Amino acid sequence: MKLDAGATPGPAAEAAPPRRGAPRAHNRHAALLAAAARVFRARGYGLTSMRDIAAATAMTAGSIYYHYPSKGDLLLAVYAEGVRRVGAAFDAAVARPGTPWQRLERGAAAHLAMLLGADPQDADFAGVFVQVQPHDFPPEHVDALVALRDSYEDRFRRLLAALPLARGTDRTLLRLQLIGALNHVPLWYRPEGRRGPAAIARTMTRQLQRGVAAAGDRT
Amino acid sequence: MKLDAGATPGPAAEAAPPRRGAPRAHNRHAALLAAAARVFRARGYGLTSMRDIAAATAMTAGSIYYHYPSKGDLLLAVYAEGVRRVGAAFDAAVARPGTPWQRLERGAAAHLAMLLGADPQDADFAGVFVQVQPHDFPPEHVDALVALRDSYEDRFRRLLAALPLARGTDRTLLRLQLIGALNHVPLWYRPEGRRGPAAIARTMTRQLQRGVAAAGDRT
Amino acid sequence: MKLDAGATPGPAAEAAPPRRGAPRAHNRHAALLAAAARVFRARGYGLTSMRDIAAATAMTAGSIYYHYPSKGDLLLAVYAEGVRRVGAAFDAAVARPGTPWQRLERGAAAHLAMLLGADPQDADFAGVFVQVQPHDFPPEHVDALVALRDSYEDRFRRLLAALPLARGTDRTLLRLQLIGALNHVPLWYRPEGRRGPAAIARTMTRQLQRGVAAAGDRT
Amino acid sequence: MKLDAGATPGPAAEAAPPRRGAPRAHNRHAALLAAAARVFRARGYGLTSMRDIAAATAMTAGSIYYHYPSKGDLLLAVYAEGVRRVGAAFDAAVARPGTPWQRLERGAAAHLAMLLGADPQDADFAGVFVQVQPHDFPPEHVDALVALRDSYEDRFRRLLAALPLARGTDRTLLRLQLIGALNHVPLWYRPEGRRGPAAIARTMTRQLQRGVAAAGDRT
DNA sequence: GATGAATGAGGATTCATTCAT
DNA sequence: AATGAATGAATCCTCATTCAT
Repeated sequence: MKLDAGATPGPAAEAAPPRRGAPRAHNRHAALLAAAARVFRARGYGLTSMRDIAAATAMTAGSIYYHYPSKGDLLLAVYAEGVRRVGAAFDAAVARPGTPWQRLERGAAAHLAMLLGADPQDADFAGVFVQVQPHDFPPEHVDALVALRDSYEDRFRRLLAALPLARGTDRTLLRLQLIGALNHVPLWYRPEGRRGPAAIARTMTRQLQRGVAAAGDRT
Repeated sequence: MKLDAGATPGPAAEAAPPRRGAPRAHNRHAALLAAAARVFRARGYGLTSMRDIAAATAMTAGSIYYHYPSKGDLLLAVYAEGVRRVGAAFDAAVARPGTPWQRLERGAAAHLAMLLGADPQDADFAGVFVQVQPHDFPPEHVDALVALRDSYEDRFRRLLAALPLARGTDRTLLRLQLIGALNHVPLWYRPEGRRGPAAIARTMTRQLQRGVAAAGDRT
Repeated sequence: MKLDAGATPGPAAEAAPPRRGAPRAHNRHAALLAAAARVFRARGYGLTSMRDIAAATAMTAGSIYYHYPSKGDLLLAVYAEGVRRVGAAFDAAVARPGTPWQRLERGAAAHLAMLLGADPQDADFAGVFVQVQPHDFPPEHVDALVALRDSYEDRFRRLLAALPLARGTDRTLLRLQLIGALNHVPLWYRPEGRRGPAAIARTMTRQLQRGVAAAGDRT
Repeated sequence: MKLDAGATPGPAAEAAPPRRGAPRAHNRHAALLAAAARVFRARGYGLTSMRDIAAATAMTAGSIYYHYPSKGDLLLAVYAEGVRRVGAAFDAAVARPGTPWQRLERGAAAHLAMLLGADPQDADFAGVFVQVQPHDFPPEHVDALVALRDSYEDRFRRLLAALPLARGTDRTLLRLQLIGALNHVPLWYRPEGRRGPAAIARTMTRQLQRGVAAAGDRT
């Protein structure tokens, strides 16, 4: 179920334990980002202190400022990496040919796989991206963060544009309905549950596609 | 724990300006609760300081503690009042006879009407109830808050139990999909938009009911 | 072992439950003083809040100010009542004829009996008098409180003046040594212990009187 | 919990002004502890605010928390250092050979010398140790503080065990009588007075040893 | 006599941030 | 690159006190 999106090259990918002795430098940077993602997701942005993050990387709070000029910038970086990862996973899933509905279902599955999936680091970055609400956006980065979020949701917009829909269907509303339902999943999802991310995504898209009314029911 | 904060006459009663000189005292209490709701919704629980709330009632921060023993208790009271109000609106909407799907649609409409509706105070209380996430729950009140949330969502559970559904439909998932989509609305809703709360609720439930696929589409 | 000092007439003596229905007024005053004594002794002056005291009399914090203009004045009143009670007990014990050493022993016993004795109210007032240290004296009452304390300790001074002592004995030091030892008792006294207040007082004075060296010991 | 605060070179070392530019950092820690001792003794634990302490070290209140996690921990550290210093002085005084009574007298003298002696820093630490009463102990540290106090008083217990005493003498009571009298001294001691710490200690122990009754007096 | 409500100063503590080393 | 130490503003909360009723 785990998408290999995390294998894509990038700063965070290098957070794996250092192999050779020499150039560890970049790892610290990546490890810091990953730690921030982890703690932000676990405690929420507002309740996370720089010391919390520092503790999660065996660093000192002051040291973080060598890498990022402020807590808000750290959030921005984590958020951006979240969008990058989830976006890449989404793109990969949607790239393979299929009907528009099939591709939407695969996109939704990729989205959920990142949020709930086996790779904890992906889940951290995705979780921050999905759970940190505009409330908490630091004022100086609201625009950037909103733009990032929009850039991701555009993928849904484009995919929905291709959907063959009954006349009069509000595609915008449909998109927001789907995204709302998907991003709500981490709030109730239990890994031991009957359905995994893919099954949830499939059910949700199909429910929207075919409706759930009983065959003959016309109430 | 002051869960009975909602025992005051009713939503409109608190908003009314004090008439006679005698019992103004109780109004302060209600005004405080309303101010807390307003600020909690606007800034989020974590970022709201007691001084913010105090300023919103023309009180001093210390005075709040005469009415509520802690910030967490204040949240609990606001949250409870939110559940009470939204719950009452939901119940009223659902009480009138109709098919299960009609009643669900009316319930969803009532839910959205509270969140986005004309009465700003309702929107404040409902907004806190819907937007404050478990992350921010003060530890000593997690249980109470979760119980409150569950008590509200049970209404959906009961309504969905009555729905005539295709065999194999996962009612739990359907409920969560609907709630997720509904609670997401305040994040994108614009009052100037084409559709109001009722229209959004109708579209969302109908989309789930009949599906949105084009008539002849069989992909 | 309980001295009947508490039976002496005075404001605090009326703190007993109201018998007849009519004039309860003074009782509240006395009950307030007793409650203050109780809480001051239990928590210490500094850590006691006006609300604590109020709660102990089923009063409101604000109401206390009808009786006493400030927390410091309350302390002063309690302290004075403590001195009055312990002083009266001391005087009564010392009044009966006997050798100077016998009278000193009886005085010390009375002192301890008040501090540790059966009457909890006496113990409260005496405890405040003995345990509240100059540190905590509210600036505006230092003088009064010190004077009260001195007025009590004068009794010891007078009694010691009558003692037949070896030439060169420092009576001041002897007094302070005895008082220090006596006032230290509440810090370690356990009611279940082998010796009661009277036995402790007797041992302490006799130890000072005869010395405790073994008979033939001349080291 | 920083009980090892006393691991710094020794009493005199902290008081010395910083010489070279290099390791001044550790001095701040010691200076903070000393300042806390000073203020705690002067104002009492309860009435001392973190700002008071900060002002006494030319630090800000917040900075203290870099060194100690709470006011209570600061008290604990000061108290422990007090016990360490007085304990060391006591041990040194008692170590030299002599009769049990001589050693007790020297111990008592050392005790008083620390409390009243020339070194103001010793007097601060010792004063806190001796004057802060269980009332004020922060709940989370009561056990530790009581254990510290007991560990010191054990020295008296051991010394008293060696005393040749008349049959039936209560050694426990004797110990408490002596400690009570000694710890009471700071409350009345005036440096200008006739007797210094050593003389007071000598008189007090001798008075207990030989008794103070006039030679022929047999009342 | 007593209370409910409010105040404002001050308390301990947290935290993003800075900076010399 | 990183750290230890420090800062100062802000946070939640407490409390003696006031006062209209």
